[in-house]
Parts: sequence; structure tokens; C-alpha cells
Amino acid sequence: MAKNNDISASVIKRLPRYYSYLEDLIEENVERISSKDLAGRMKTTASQIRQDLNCFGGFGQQGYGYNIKALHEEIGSILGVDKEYKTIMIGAGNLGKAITSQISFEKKGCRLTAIFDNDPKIIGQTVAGIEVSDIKNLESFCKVNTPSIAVLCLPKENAFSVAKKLIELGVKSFWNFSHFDLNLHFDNIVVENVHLGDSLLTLTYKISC
Amino acid sequence: MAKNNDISASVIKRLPRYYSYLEDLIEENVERISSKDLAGRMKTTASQIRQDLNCFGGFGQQGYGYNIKALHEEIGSILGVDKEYKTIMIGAGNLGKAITSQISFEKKGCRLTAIFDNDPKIIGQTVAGIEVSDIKNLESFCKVNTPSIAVLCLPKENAFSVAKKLIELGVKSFWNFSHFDLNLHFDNIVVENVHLGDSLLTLTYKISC
DNA sequence: GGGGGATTGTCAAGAATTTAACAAGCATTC
DNA sequence: GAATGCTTGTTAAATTCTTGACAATCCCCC
Repeated sequence: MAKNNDISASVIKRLPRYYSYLEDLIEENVERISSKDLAGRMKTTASQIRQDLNCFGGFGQQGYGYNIKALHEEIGSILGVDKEYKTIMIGAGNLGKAITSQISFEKKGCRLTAIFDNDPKIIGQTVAGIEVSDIKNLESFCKVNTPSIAVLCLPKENAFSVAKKLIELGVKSFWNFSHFDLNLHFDNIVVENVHLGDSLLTLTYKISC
Repeated sequence: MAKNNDISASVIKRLPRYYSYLEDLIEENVERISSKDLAGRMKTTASQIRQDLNCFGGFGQQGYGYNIKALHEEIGSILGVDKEYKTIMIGAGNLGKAITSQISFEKKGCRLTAIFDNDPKIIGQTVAGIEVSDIKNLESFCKVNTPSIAVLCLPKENAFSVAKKLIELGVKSFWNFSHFDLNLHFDNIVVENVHLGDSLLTLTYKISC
């Protein structure tokens, strides 16, 4: 797909939200929606929705609005849900397990192909239908299977060294849940840090306002 | 604390990040840091750090920089880590369990006082040192204990109805992990939605750029 | 205790983002 | 099939956010 590289981060952050609301609308068997109505649901402005969508092309029609199924598919394709990125997970503790149960990787263009841990109690367990491997096998696995995405669910201490190793092994994208802010500003390396604790602090801040 | 209500959301989002980096610096036994050096670590600009901090007061000193411990404490206090918000969790499946193990509620000004679920297999289990209660007891518990924060780790279908009930029972803040976008724009109600899947989609988007 | 160097707080400029406005164009109805 | 009303794409204005610049001032060393 011809994808414009200079879409702002703010827009990109909102795309998954549109995608999710459209999914709900499909479930409700709604066929079409205007930017105004969608804005009402999402508690945003119609202007912003139209502006955002127009970064990628005119998906709507005057006097009609947007066809929900079509728009859902368009946004999905922009986000890459039709891809099949080979994905591995490092760390299969509580958090790793929770993520596999909470997130549908397939629906998001990812295929979880292996899970690694260094804890003998965890190695050998079956998580999300996959047998957890010893982290010692990471290198040989990557050389053969060349995964694209690594989900990091390991302790702070190990996050950076594992990420570095994975980069050497050709992994280019990281979904990082460790309490370590992975800010690798190398070419071609993409990172999404998820700092759950930050979000709780934001909440406690807002409470005391 | 006198807290200015018109601090922008962008600044607030960054505060927990500062807090976390300062924590690391304390662990490294560093005593002081300049905005320039902190910016280098965090991959941001010195200007932004100074501007952000100055929303709350001048915590630095010319020619010296910022005292790390003092600044850490200041930001902590701004974020409310010295509070003791009574917190309950609804849903003790994989995700709920993972959050209790991943997040230190106490260090963030929250005290987890009860956990509820509706699954007989889960009720009675001990999670984070707390026995999981039947959701049927939620109402009576809230009437007596008046919790401030509810952590929602339940399925999409139930999220809204449970949140509504909790609001009636006096809960004013929600940390929502369900796949439901809780956008309650009522007075005094604060919500932090955590949509993990969004973050993965953002990653897959960036990969294909 | 004075001078040089460093670093802040702050102000202003510059970017980016959001909101508002409106002409163009399609759907729908009669 | 023409008229009315709705809704888009798009442009411009307004607002917000970020970056750059610099005087004020404090530390640190001699």
C-alpha cells in the first residue's frame, strides 16, 4: 500500500480507536454513519474524524456518510491487520500469559509463533497453545524463523540486553511491557512502550485535581 | 496541594515518565542532573523538561541543575503517590492477576482492598494476598468501604453496567482494561482507558511505513 | 571572596494540532 | 427528475504545544 510517511502520531493513535468503534457498529448491524454521529459516540468532533480519515483518502460520500464495513476494512488495511507478522514473546509470567489471553494477535496482523522464558517452572508450560521454550533456544530459533515482532514481558533488568540481542538477530519491532523505557532511536527499529503504571499515575493525578 | 487545573494533558502524560527516570537515577546513586542530561537519557529536549517542570514550580537551580531526590519527591507528590486511595479490582482472570503482580499499587498512592469476580472457579482464590469475593458482595462492600478507584478487568459486555453501578455506589475513578471504551464525561468522574490492542496496532502500522 | 562557566526560568517564535466554516456534491423524497 | 437537505472534503482560523534563545543567577574553583 502506498502509505504516506508523514502522518502525525496523533492521527495514528486515533486510528485503532476508530477501528474499534466501527467493529462495534458492525456488531450492531449498523450500515452507515456520519462523522457527526460517530463523533457523538466517541466524544470527539466530526471535524477531527473527517480530517483524520482524509489523511488516507476520501472514504465517505456527501449526503450519506461512511459505509461502516468498507471504512472498517480500509482502516484495518492501513493498520496492517491483514498482515501476518511473525511474533515471539519473551517472558511467560503472569503478564505474558495475560496478554496472550487478552489480545487476539491474529486479528491484529500478528502470528504468535514462540514463547520463551528462563524460569524452569515456566519452561514447558503450554501458553496460548504454544509450549514455552527455554530462552537459551532464542538465538537458534530466530536464525531459522526470523520473527518480526518481539513482545517483551520480562523484568526491567533483562529488557535492554534481550532487546539488543534480538536486534542483532534481526528483530526490528518491539512491544515492550517491561518497566524499562526502551528508547532505541535506530533506523528501522520501531518500539511501542506500554507503561501501565504511568496510566495509573495519570489517574491519581486527575483525581486530586 | 494547590494544583493548577489547567495543566495540559501532554504535560501530565510525561510526568510519570520523569518520575520513572528519576527513580532509575536514584538507584544509580546520581545526586543531581541537568535538564540537558535528562533530556539526553529520555530522548527529548531540555526545553521541554524545563517547561514541563515549571508548570508546577521552579525545582531547579541555575548552575546546578535538579536535585534528583527532591525532584522525584516533588513529582511524586504532584502525581499523588503519597495518597492512599482505596482501590478495588473487578475481574480476577489472567489480566487482573497480571496487573496485581506487575503494578505496585502502594507505590502509586493506591491501596488494593478487595477483588471481585463472578466466576465460581475464581471466587475464593487468593490474589495479591486478597481473597477474591463474589461480585454479589460488591454493593454491600462499597457501601461500607467507599472505595475511590475501581480497576476494571472484565469482559467488554459487563464493563459498562458494572461501571454504572459503581458510580451509583460512589466510585469516582476508573482504570479500565476492558475492551470497552469507557467515555463517561460526567462531572467528577475520571477514567483512564487502557487499550492494549491499540498499542499493538500502532506498532504494526509503524512497521509497514 | 571574586570570576568563569553552567544551567535555570521564562519569553517569544515557530510548529503542529484542532476546530470551525463552507462550497461541492450526493441521497432521498415527492 | 427536480428540489431539498444532509454530509463530505477542504481550506482557513484558532488554539495548543514545542523549540529556541537569553538574561538572571547560582555553583564551583582558584
